[in-house]
Amino acid sequence: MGKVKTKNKFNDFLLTQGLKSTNQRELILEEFLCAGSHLSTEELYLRLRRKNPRIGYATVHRTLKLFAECGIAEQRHFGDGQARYEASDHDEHHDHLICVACGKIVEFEDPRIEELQVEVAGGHGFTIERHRLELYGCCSDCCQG
Amino acid sequence: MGKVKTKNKFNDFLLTQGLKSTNQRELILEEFLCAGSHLSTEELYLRLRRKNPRIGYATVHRTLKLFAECGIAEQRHFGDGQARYEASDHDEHHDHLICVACGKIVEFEDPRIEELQVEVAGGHGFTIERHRLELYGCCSDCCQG
DNA sequence: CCTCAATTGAAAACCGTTTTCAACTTAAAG
DNA sequence: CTTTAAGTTGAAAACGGTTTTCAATTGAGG
Ligand SMILES: [Mn+2]
Ligand SMILES: [Mn+2]
Ligand SMILES: [Zn+2]
Ligand SMILES: [Zn+2]
Repeated sequence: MGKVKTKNKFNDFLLTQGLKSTNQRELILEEFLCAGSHLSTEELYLRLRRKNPRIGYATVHRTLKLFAECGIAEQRHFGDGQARYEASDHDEHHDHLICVACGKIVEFEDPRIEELQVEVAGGHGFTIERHRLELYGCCSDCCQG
Repeated sequence: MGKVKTKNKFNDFLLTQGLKSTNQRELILEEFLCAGSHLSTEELYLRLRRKNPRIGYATVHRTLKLFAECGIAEQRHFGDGQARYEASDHDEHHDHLICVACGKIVEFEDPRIEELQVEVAGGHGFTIERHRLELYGCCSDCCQG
């Protein structure tokens, strides 16, 4: 989804929910879409502070939750104790490879794994609602290779 | 691994690390092995309190970390914000199915998924060190079926 | 026993997250 | 334009699970 389309989706969301369009929300969305993916609230907050020192952490936090509620962002947890957010650019789901040495995050999608998950879950009488697959290891930049 | 063998492994660990065998550590290990799996620190603490009200939360916390360090327990995070521990009964790895309705946790292992993970990681130049796969959904007791 | 390092439990500190609340904006009404 | 009501903001406090602190206690070796 393009930047403009995302902004429109958020504005529509605000309208239908009886929420207001504010300068902060616009600034936060703009920075969220420009900055790298998988940023923590703190990281995004610090980036915003550089350009606009009057913005508050609580507002960044609340706005990111709005993004998630609206469907333009997704919250992630990679085990370092803090929530991270990424834009729901594409409608397709993906999983993550995380380098334990440099922190690099690579996204991937494998239909074969997805299918096996459904099969395994079904075998235990479960209907999958969502899943989390994270592969932690060493990337080629960090380990011999 | 049997209960006796686990206790021996822990005692060996204490010896080689210059740590002491204490009444609390024995009580906590016994309860940890008897009680159900995937318990949080708080849950184990509350169970221990019933039998021995003089035990402290901090000691349970520290002892569970010792168990993990020793290799007889593993820490898990299922997204409810608290750490859970399970005995490393078998040497073989397993993943989890979690019912979002009743909280039931089912363990599974699928070599085909494991293999595909290695393949996918390799394709991105990664060497997997560990992974986390959790399937969240509805179990047969909770959903129509 | 004695000694000394390890352990314990209560309480405080920690840390990311979430809420509170008075001041301020926004958007719609007058 | 005002005015008004409702939503928003940011600083600070509260929260909740985890971890540390520290004085008192305990365990193992001498
Ligand atoms: Mn991603
Ligand atoms: Mn398990
Ligand atoms: Zn790396
Ligand atoms: Zn269930």
